[in-house]
Amino acid sequence: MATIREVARASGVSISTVSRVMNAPDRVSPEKRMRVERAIKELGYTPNALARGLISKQTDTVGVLMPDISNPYAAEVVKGIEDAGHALGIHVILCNTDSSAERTLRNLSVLRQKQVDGIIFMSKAITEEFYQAFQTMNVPIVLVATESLVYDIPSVKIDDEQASYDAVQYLARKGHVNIGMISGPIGDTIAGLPRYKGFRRACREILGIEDTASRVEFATFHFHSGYEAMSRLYEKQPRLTAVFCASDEIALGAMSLLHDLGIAVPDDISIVGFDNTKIARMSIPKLTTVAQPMYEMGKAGMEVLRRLREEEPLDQLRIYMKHVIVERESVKSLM
Amino acid sequence: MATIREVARASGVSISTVSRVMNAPDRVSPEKRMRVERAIKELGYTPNALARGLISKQTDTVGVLMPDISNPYAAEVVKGIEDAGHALGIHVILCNTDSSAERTLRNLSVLRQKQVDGIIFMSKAITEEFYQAFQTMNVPIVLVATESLVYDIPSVKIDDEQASYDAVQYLARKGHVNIGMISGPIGDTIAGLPRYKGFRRACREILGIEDTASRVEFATFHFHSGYEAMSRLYEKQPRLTAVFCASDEIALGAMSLLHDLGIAVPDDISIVGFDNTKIARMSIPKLTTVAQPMYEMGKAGMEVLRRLREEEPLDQLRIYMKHVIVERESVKSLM
DNA sequence: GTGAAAGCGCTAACAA
DNA sequence: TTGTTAGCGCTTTCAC
Repeated sequence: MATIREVARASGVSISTVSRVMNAPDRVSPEKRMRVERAIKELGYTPNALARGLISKQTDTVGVLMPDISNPYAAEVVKGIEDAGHALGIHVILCNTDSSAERTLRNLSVLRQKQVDGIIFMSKAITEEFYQAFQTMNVPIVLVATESLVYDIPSVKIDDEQASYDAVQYLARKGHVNIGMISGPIGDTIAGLPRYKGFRRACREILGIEDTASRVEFATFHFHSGYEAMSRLYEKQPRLTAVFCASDEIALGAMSLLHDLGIAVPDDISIVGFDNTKIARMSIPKLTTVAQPMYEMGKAGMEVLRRLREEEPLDQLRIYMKHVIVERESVKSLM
Repeated sequence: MATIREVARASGVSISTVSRVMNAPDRVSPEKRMRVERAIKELGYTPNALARGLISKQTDTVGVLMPDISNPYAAEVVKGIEDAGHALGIHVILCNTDSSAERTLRNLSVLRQKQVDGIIFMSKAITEEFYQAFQTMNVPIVLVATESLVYDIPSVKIDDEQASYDAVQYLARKGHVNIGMISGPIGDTIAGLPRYKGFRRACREILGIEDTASRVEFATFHFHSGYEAMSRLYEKQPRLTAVFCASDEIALGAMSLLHDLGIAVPDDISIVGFDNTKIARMSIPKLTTVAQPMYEMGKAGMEVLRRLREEEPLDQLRIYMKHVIVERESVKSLM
């Protein structure tokens, strides 16, 4: 591997001149510049980013921590991050935390050692422990698809409570009254609780229903859990004409159960999902769902990081991006 | 940010001693070791990986290049890579190439600057251009979910031709004779052509059919393309009792079209997919498919990289992992 | 415009 | 066991 020194020798100039042709080409005479450029090409020289970073205190690298890249939702966000980073000349170190605090902390620690310029954090709850770790890192942090109400950390996500409310409102406008929900875990204060709350508020404000216990079941965000939750829900409340699901996977699970029961979607029961991951387009019937702008959220997260790095002011600490209901085939109008 | 020098000063030892307590703790007296450890904790010191890497010529970082992380197949492989890396203390820089040669080359170049210890390459065709870039990088490369028959580069994938053959054989054993295929692009010599060839060989050897033109349609690997290909296929060959699809997405697209036509799967037509991504479990009916061990392929790729780095010999240059047919609900037995 | 020299934070001989 | 010293490959004053 050729070094700057060898390039200097080969072109008969000093290493500072070589450095200059790379960083400030117009401050070196055309003649020497050409000699250096030729030598660079001939030797196949590439600058060593380690040595550079050691001096410049910049690595043009950010760390992205998330529970699980195989989650399509996360993957889509990461794609947005990566694309935005690419445009900025910033690379991404991917860290799966597997939802383990210990693994998260360990990753954070080595990211710090590697002198990343920033962190994008996508794991749900921001514990005291994580916050401490953030503090010691001395680099900008942005939360994507999550947020902290207790700490002041920049974040970008959607307004889950409102999105959930809007889903119910959408159903109500289609003439539905007996609306049920398969909620995520309410212990999940980012995507679980708010969506549940939005549902309850909508029931209260739009439908005049106070007690929702008989029309809600809980699931993890996954398919199988959705399947089982739908089974319980149908058993205790067979009169439902529509079920709002806290994720697309839950929705597909619910549709699967209904299919097994010989109940038609949307003719007998309408289903609304949440996320608008690609599977929403592939189900039978195609799923009507609350769309999160996952890719754009990733992009926005990287943009916030850029601003932080360049010390531009942020318009707001917590960014809420627009959600929208994508109408497909899983909801029947009762009007 | 505290440096090793400050830790040394704070604990009244030389910087080499501090360095030693981090790299060879037993070569320093217990007393000084404790003093140093205390200073490290108090100052919140973390070693600078840039400085370390500059000397050690190791960054414990590998680059992973793939067309698109939002592809569930790729995401699953990446997860395997990341998990295996984590166990080895190796981090992953994610690079989306967007299937652009220029973007691939640019990524390769900065990965080289960043002094990564290795590259995992998942983009399909290994062109001369890429191979040249690999050569100049001076680090181990491994191909995952792809391979090169013209260059000798270590790779891990499945035997796509045989997997395809096996899918047809499976169908034949279920009593199917009128078997069709929705193939991927045959211009894709990694996942497209071999699967098509496997199908043709199976038709010839098992079914005694030479001319397959009337029973094959082509698609990209995606849902919508599968939908349309199924439409064309059904039009020209309505007698088919089974269709083998070159990807799960194609299969779901095909099922979607059949549903729109009022044709029942598997009662009227059986469908077999390829990959066994998560959506195969979520469709109605659940998809019978040729499973690739995506996660394990990622792990294996990282393992090959580790061996290369430590100069352990490789058992074989091209590793073919086992595929298996996962039986679910989309195939009907005709026997 | 150009080069010499200092130094980024660390490891690894080499002495002591 | 410990400290001194010489770099790793680069950028950046500071003179000339």
